[in-house]
Amino acid sequence: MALDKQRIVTEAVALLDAEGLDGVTTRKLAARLGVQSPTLYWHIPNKAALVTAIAEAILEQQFPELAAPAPEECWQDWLIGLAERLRRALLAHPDGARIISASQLSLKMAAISELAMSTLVGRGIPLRQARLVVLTVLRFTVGYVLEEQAGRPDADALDGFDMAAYAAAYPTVMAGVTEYFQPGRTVDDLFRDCLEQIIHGPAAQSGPTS
Amino acid sequence: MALDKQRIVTEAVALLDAEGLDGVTTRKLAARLGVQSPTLYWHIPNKAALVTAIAEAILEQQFPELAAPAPEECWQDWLIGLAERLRRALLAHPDGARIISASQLSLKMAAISELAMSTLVGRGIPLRQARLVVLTVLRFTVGYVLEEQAGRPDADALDGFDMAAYAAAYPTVMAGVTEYFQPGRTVDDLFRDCLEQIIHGPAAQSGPTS
DNA sequence: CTACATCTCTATCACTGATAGAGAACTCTA
DNA sequence: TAGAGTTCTCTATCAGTGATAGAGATGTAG
Repeated sequence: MALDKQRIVTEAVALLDAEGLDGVTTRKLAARLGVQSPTLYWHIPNKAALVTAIAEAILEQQFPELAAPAPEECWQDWLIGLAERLRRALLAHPDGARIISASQLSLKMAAISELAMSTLVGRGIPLRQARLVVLTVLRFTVGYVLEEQAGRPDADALDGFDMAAYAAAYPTVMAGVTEYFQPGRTVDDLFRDCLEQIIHGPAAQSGPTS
Repeated sequence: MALDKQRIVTEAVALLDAEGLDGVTTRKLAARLGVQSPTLYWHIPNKAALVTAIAEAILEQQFPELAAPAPEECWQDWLIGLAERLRRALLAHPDGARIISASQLSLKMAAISELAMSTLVGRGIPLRQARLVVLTVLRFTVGYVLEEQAGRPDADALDGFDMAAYAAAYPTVMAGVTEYFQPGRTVDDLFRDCLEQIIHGPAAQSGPTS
């Protein structure tokens, strides 16, 4: 089978899924493709470009088409759905958020921004505010998933860690976490609640009466 | 001068400032300290721990003390100020946001969360909502600065880049950018406007009447 | 059959984080 | 002061990384 950029990127994503971003090395990738590592450099200028291509592939997978909302759908719900799909795209692969943020100049990301902003403008939102809300939502989403995917601390970092002391030092944080995750509440709900905070503002709060 | 963790971290930050995160290697750092690189491993378990320590130092520098707001200050303004200080801390060093997001288990970050949440709760905000707004603001800030600091694409990535085509493909994005940066408007204003979006909600929009 | 373009190879570079284990240097006792 | 033990730094080395130079294979057009 001929080796081309498409096949390289596809295999790179598979390698990413198997070993994470740090496992994506030119040698391992070449081995999977039945090739020697320098061969890759005929098709790809450097590793940064490979990572960018992986990012693009990940987004493409979750956003094969970009659809504007149905006329009867309010833009707020649609935008929340868009952000949730972006989050799902990032969560679908290890280090997804790291990859997106390391990639330079993603066209797909620009296309998502464009669609979101033009949709909001089309609904009568002033351009300036459309830009603010879209920028906020997208950067928040990346920041959110980045932390969500952050590797749990390794043993070395934890050897001197005292859970009880932590809980004592940060009681409100702990209380907030345990309060939130009552039975039935998931991290997906938490993300959605944050999004509603951004889009609807602090006034409208859904969820169980408390 | 004796070599200890404190001095290593201080010098690591200086090296970071000079060469960026990718320039922070054990050898270069050791050379600056007048020592051979394996010596560092007596004081530090591995490089991840070093990065975490750098993150802590960067935050400590901008948040030597954590102060609750004055009684007459409204929590919204105070929280915005807190996020702006966090952003300044990250912007103060190259790759600051990358370092924070790569660091595992930052105590200072936890302390900031704790202060913010307890402050809001003290002002009568329900615990659940305090958690949402603080989480949203902090993760947004990291995501924002991360993109802000993302290295501009290198020459390789740009060789096939057509600015005019980009502008044509993403007209609303381009219009939003040029509309926003009227004379006198800076990236700091943009960040602040996004924060107000999160904290005050879409209703209250400051800025020039448009 | 030849010449050219396309693609892959071997060999090698400079550099990275990390470990093993020898050896200084300092400190605390007897 | 002598020696033992701890604390710290050294040399030597490892496996692995992204990347390049340049030889060689492969296919294709004239």
